[in-house]
Amino acid sequence: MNRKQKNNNFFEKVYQVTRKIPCGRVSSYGAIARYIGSPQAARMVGWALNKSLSQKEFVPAHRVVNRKGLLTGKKHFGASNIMRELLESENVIIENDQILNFKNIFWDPCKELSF
DNA sequence: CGTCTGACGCACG
DNA sequence: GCGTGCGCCAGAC
Repeated sequence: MNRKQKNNNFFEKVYQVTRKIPCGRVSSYGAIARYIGSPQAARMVGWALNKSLSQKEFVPAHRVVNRKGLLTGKKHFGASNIMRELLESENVIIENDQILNFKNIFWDPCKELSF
């Protein structure tokens, strides 16, 4: 397998998995990275999501946060409140840029998804 | 081609 | 429990 192919799959998988996140649920970069086969490439997930903002297909990047449930990527949405507003519109409560009950609404692709 | 950066995560103190 | 440092992979310059 060519490395280029692998790279392409990496980004593609990130987009696909992120889109599969159900409403009202959130996931973490590490969980997605682990699911796609690169547990230590959590940073790449965030980066891929950043590029996903330019993608034509809508990717619920706002449902993806770091392992602490902190909205670290809110700044990339242009306004700092965009990410919070999107999450709140999905019944996700945000307090001080942190998701409440994060552990409760956490969506792990490794467990919820399976293939 | 060498170096830095980045929406992270973990180990260590 | 919190702050700091390092490693990770891939891309941009």
